[in-house]
Amino acid sequence: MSQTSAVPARYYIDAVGRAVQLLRAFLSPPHRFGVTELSQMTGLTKNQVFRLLRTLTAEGLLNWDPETKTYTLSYALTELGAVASRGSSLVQAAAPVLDRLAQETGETVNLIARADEFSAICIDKRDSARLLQITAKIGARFQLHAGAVPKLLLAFSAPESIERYLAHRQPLQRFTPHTITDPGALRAELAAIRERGYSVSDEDLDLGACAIAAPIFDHHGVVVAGVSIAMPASRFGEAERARYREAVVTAAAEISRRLGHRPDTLNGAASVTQPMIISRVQDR
Amino acid sequence: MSQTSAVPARYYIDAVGRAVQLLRAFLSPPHRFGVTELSQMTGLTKNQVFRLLRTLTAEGLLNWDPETKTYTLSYALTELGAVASRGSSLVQAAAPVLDRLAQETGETVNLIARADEFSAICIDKRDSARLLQITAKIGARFQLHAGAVPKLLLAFSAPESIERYLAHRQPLQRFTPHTITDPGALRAELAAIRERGYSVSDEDLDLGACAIAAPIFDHHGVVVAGVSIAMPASRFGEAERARYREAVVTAAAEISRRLGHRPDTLNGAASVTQPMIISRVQDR
DNA sequence: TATTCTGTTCCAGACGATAGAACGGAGTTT
DNA sequence: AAACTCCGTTCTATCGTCTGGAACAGAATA
Repeated sequence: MSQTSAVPARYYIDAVGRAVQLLRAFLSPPHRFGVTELSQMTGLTKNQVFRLLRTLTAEGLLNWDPETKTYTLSYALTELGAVASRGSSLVQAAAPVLDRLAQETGETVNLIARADEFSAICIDKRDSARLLQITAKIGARFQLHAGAVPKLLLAFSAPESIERYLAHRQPLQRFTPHTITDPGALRAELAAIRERGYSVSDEDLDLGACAIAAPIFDHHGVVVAGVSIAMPASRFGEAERARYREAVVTAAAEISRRLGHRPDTLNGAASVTQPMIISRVQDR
Repeated sequence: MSQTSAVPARYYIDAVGRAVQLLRAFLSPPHRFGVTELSQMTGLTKNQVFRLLRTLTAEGLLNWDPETKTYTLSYALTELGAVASRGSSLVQAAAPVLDRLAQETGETVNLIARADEFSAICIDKRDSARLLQITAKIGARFQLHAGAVPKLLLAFSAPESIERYLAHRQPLQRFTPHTITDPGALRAELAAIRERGYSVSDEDLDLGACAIAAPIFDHHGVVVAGVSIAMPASRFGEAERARYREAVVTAAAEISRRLGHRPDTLNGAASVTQPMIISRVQDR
C-alpha cells in the first residue's frame, strides 16, 4: 500500500509518510483528537494510528491528555516551525524592511511565501498598533486566487502552473461577494497584476479587509514571496492606495535586492518562471 | 535496533522515530544540511538519511535546494507550529491578558510554557514598542535554571523533578556572570520563588536583560506556564520592580482563572505537583 | 443489564525497510 | 592531466519490523 507520491520514486518510507499524514490531520479544528477519530480522518488502521500516536508522543511532537484520551500538537512543533521561518533567509532579509514599512504606514504588514503549487503561508508580520486593524496569523495558509499576495504569487507563476491551479481548485472557492471565481476573470486579473507590478485585494478574501502587495524575487528572479500592507476598507481610499503602492513596491524591491536579485531587465517578464516545487500535492 | 524510548513500550515505530530525530537535527545552525552531514549528526546510515529526506520532502516538511544539494525545514512546519500554539487553550486564554499587560507596561511581555522535563518554550509574546527593548522569539527553547519564567517553572515542579533536572543539566550552564550555577544556591532561589509567588531574572540569562514573572496554573493546579515582563536593566529599578510585580502576578492569576484554576487554598503549596510529561527525554 | 462506543493488546505472516558496498560526478590536489 | 576524495545516489539480498484483523477491557450510554 505505497503512498501515491507525486515526484519521488521508490525511496519512500511508508511509515514516515503516514506519520506526516497523521500530523497534518491535526491542522483541522478542533486540533484535538482521539485514536478512532484520527483513524477515520486518515483512513489508517486504528492500530496504526495508535502506534503512530504513541511514537510521535514519545518523540515529543504530540501531547497526550490522559483525561480525555486525546492528542494535540506539542510546542516542539512550535519550535520547529519557528526555526523553519527564522532559518529562512527570506525572513531574515525582510525583517528590517518590514519594520520600517510598518512604522512608516502604521498599518499591518505581512510577509507571505509560496508554500507549494496550490497555496501560500504567512511567515512573518508586523501588526498595526491601531485599534481597528487587520491581523494575519503567522502560519496561516492561503489559497492563491484571493488576497493581495496570493494573487500576486499566482500571477508570477508559469502559465502551466496557473492552469494547474485552476484545474485543481475548480470550482474556485468564494470567500466574499468580491472573490473572483470565474477562471477567465481571474486570468485577466493576473495579467493586470503582472502588468502593474503590484496587486490589490479589495475585500475579496475577507469583508472589510483590503491590502496592497508587491512581489519579492530571489536571486534567480523567481517570485518566492510577497509583502503586503493590509488595512480596513475604511482606511483604503485613493490617497492611501497611491501612497502605499509606492511604499510596498519599494519595500519588496529592497527585500529582493537583499536576496541577491539583480534586475538585469527592467521588465519582470524574464522572471515569470516556474518556482521549483517538489512537495507532494496537498490541499488547503 | 529499537530506539531507547523512555516511557513507551513496544508500540514504537522505528522509522518514524528516526524521521523525527532527523527533523530535530535541523534545529542546530545553520539549519541547512546535506545527506552525509546529517548522517554524521544523527548516526543514521547515509542511505537511511537519504530516503528519510526524500520522504519528508515529498510530504512537504522539508525543502530541497538542488543547487547546493541541501535540505531545510519548510513552511509547512511553520503552519504546524502555529496550530500547535494557537490550538493550545493556553495561548487563547492568555491573549487578551497579554495585550492588556503589554499596553499597561509598555514593555515586552512573554508567555513561556513548560515543554518537557528539562526545558521551556516561548509560545507567545507582545513586543515592546520602545526603541531599546528585549525581544524574545516565539519557538525559542530555554533551559530552566536561568531566566524569570524558566526558574519559575522549575520552582513549581515536584522536588524529584528538580533533582532530576539538576542531575541532567550538570554542570549548570553559565550564561552570564549572574547565572546561578551552584545547585545549592539554585535550590535556595527556587524556594524563595515559591515563597514569594513570583520570580525575577536579573541579567542571569542575558547581560542587560531583566524580567519578572508569575506562574500560570491549569485547572489541576499544576503550573504549566508563566508570564513575564522583560526589559533592559536600565529600566528595572525599585519602582518598576514593585509596580510590575503586582501587574504580572495579577495577569497570571487572571490567565489561570481562565484556564479553570480555582485556588481553594491561598497557599499554592498544593500546586507543587509533577506536571505530566511523557515526552522522550531530549536535550536543550 | 445489555449495548456500543472507546483505547488497547495480541499474533503470525508478508513485504518493506535495512545495511553495505558500488557507482558516477564534481571539486581538489598532485 | 591524472589521481584522489568527497559527495549524492543506486542497487540488491536478507532480515526483521511493521501490518491488519480480530479479540480484549473499560467507560459511557441506553
